[in-house]
Amino acid sequence: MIQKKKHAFNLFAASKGLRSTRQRDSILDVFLSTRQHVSVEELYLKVKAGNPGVGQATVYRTLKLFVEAGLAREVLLHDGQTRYEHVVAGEHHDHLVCTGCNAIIEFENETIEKLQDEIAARHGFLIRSHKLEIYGLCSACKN
Amino acid sequence: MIQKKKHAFNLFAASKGLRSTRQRDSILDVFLSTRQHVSVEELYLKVKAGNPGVGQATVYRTLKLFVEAGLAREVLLHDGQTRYEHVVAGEHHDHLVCTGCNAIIEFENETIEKLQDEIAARHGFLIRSHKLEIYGLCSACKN
DNA sequence: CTCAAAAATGAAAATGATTATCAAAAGCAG
DNA sequence: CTGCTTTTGATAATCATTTTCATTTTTGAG
Ligand SMILES: [Mn+2]
Ligand SMILES: [Mn+2]
Ligand SMILES: [Zn+2]
Ligand SMILES: [Zn+2]
Repeated sequence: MIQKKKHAFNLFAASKGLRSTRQRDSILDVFLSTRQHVSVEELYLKVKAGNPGVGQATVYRTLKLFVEAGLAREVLLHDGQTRYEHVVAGEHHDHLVCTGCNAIIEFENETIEKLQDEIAARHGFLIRSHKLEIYGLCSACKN
Repeated sequence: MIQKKKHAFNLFAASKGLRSTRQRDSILDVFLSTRQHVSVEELYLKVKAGNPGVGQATVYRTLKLFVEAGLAREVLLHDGQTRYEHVVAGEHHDHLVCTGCNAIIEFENETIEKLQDEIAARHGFLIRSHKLEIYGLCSACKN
C-alpha cells in the first residue's frame, strides 16, 4: 500500500520532470504514516522531528504536489487551516464534523452522490468536485 | 419584508441589550438592499458610499450580529472571503459554484436533507448545520 | 435636561495562514 | 566533473479578519 503510493508519486514526478529530493521523500513518508486530516503545521512538525532543516514552505509546496499526483485531497473545515487526507483510489467520502471535540466521522452515501449528479444535470452544470460537511455534536459530545 | 427584517433585528438587539446606532441601521439597510452572497468588503464599500466614516471593523462586527439575529448566513466558498446571504425563514438551500465565472446557482433538495439526517442519526450525531457545495462549470462556461 | 456608566466605533496595529522572493544548495544530463 | 535547472529555506510579503484602545455615543437615572 505504502510502496504503491510511493511508486505512484515517483511516476508522477517522472512524468512532470520533477527531481527527486530528500525532503520530498521525507514528507511523503511522514504523510503516509499519518491518519486522516493532517494540517500542514502538524505535518511540518513531524517532518522536522525526523529531519530538522526542512522548511515549511517546502511542506506547503510538496503537499500541493501530492494533491496533483492524486495521493492527497485538501479538506477545508472551518478552523482556518488547510488539512490533507489520503486519497484511496475509487473511493469517496464526506464528513461529519464535531464542533465539540473536533472529531471527524467519514461517511459515504451513494444516493446523495447520485442526487447531486441529477441536480447538476438539471442545471447543465459540469461537476468537478463537491464538499458535503455536516457540523454538530458527536455522540460523545452531545450530552 | 424589509420592515419585518428590521423589526426582527430590533427585537434581537433589545433582547441582547444592544444599543441602537446609526452605523448598524445603515449596514442593515445596505445588507437588505443587496442580493445573494455579498462579501464584507463589498458591503463595506456600499455602506461607506452612503455613510463615509463607517469603519470596516464595524461592518465585520455587525454582520456577525446579523448572523446571530438569524438574518444572515455565512457562506464560505473558496475565494478566501467570507460572504453573507439573506436567511429566508423556513427555507434552506445549497450551492452550485461555477469556477469559471463565479456564478452561484442555488438549489434545494429535500431528499438529500433527509439522507443527511439519517446518516447523522446512524452515528448518534446531532446536526447543527451543514454545507453542500458542488464545484464545477456552469452551462455557459463548460464549452 | 444632565451626567456618569456602559457600549460602540474607527484607526491602526496585530494575527495567522499561506504565498512570493531570491540567493544558495542540490540534482541531473551529458 | 560541469554547467544548467530545479529545489530549497529563510524571510518578507499578502490579505482577510481580529484586537486594541482612545474617543465618541447611547441610554437610563436622577
Ligand atoms: Mn476524510
Ligand atoms: Mn445562497
Ligand atoms: Zn465530539
Ligand atoms: Zn460559469
